[in-house]
Amino acid sequence: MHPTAIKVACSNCNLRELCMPIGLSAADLTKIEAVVASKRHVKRGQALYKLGDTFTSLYAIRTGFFKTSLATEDGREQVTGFQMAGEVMGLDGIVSESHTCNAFALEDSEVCLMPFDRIEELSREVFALQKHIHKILSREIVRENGVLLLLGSMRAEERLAAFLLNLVNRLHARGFSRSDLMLRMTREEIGSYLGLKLETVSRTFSKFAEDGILEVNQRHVQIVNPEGLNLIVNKGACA
Amino acid sequence: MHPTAIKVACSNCNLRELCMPIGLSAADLTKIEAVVASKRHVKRGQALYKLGDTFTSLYAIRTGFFKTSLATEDGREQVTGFQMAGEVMGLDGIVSESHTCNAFALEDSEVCLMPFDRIEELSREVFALQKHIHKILSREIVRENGVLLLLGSMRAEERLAAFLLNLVNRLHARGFSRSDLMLRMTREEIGSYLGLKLETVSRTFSKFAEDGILEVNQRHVQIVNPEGLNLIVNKGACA
DNA sequence: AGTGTGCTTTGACTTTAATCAAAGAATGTG
DNA sequence: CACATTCTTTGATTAAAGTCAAAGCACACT
Repeated sequence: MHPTAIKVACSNCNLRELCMPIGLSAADLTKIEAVVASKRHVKRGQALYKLGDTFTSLYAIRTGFFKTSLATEDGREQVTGFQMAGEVMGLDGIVSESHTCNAFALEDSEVCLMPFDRIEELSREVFALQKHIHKILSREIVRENGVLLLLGSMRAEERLAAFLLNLVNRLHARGFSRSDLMLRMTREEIGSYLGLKLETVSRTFSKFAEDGILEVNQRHVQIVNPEGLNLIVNKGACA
Repeated sequence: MHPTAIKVACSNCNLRELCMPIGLSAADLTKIEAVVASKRHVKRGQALYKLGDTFTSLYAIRTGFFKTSLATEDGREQVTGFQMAGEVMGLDGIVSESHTCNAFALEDSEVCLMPFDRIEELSREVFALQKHIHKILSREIVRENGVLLLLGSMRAEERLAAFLLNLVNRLHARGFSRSDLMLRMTREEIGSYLGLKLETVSRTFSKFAEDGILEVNQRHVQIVNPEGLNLIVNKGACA
């Protein structure tokens, strides 16, 4: 199950602010480090966990990129999210003690294991950790609310524009460019996430390129006119 | 803010299994009762909370029916869920300490107030409560995953069928009929939730009625052929 | 009981995105 | 390097849901 479980040190991890509470005492941080004791490598295309797997642990992404997905009874896939460094995965497993979606690495990745029973134990003691867990869970609820809004009320162009802005904002928070973007997922995966077919995603990319909003070379996307993207999201497709 | 805050007693509430941990000791139950000390009435059409309101409390629905919704910048509404007795509302507010959606009563309702700081305090002490809070949060994430699947990959008939089955199942768990259903929301609200226009919802109801799957009289819906609904959800619209 | 309002249904037509199909990159493999 | 595979783009056509419009119901209010 954990082919490579390696020691971890949150205290010198540059993602600490993203996946850990801020302003911890040194003593508390040491306690948390004891819980987040190991990490695991996941190769591109491999599953971190799959629907039905027993839930034991949350995962903080240290490096890499993931998608989560579920499937209808008749085999259609629905991508429910894309996750990057500093984000926490596995929250879906808490309620039933088994995972209710799949998590696949879209590039070679590394995650920190946070065994959930230990987390619960420690969060009774370290208030900041308790609060942090609650916020992570609530944040995921709010994130999904946003996706519902996107899927329920936006047209194709708005969806893709919102998706790109969201992605680039999250990357920017991690020190990457605000305009230059290497997609880790296929057009089909984007389409699944956005409730569109891959052809529609491709056409919409082409349209944005024609309109001078993007430059698109396969998975390399440059945002030439970010304000244009914003306008598309906020006021419907009046580009 | 709380026009009618009335004493509550979980110990003799018949919804206890729905909104409280099971198998509590009498002592723990007394402690929880002290936290869930009051309730509040919300009239039909009134907001329980609105986007931007300070988050202080979770709400357990005692009687009644709610919708939660958010709005795009250009004024479109997106209904993100319908909530009924025994369900817990307000989870969206934890992360930013202010609510990120609106909650409106669709009929005269009564909610139990669960001040969140007191809940956090007590859940450090009562393990079952801690676990329960985690599960409630995770359950909401899983629920929203299901809605993403619905919005992202189903056609109109599948969406409405899945919606009706979900609603009737939840009502059945509360002792109501498995086949007879009084809708508390308009066609427009259903449409918003399902990512469809109200006309499409209405037409789909009519189609189901023609096909002998439902009997529809305004908001009174009878499920004549539940297996038919199941087939529509699971195998696409091959009615 | 009568009237007004909001909700629902249905029809005709338009728009949007899906589908089907084929060709063109990019990537990895023997 | 040639080949297979996978992914992407683009075009032509179809299907699905949206839009606009009008009429019918049901309920609340006076």
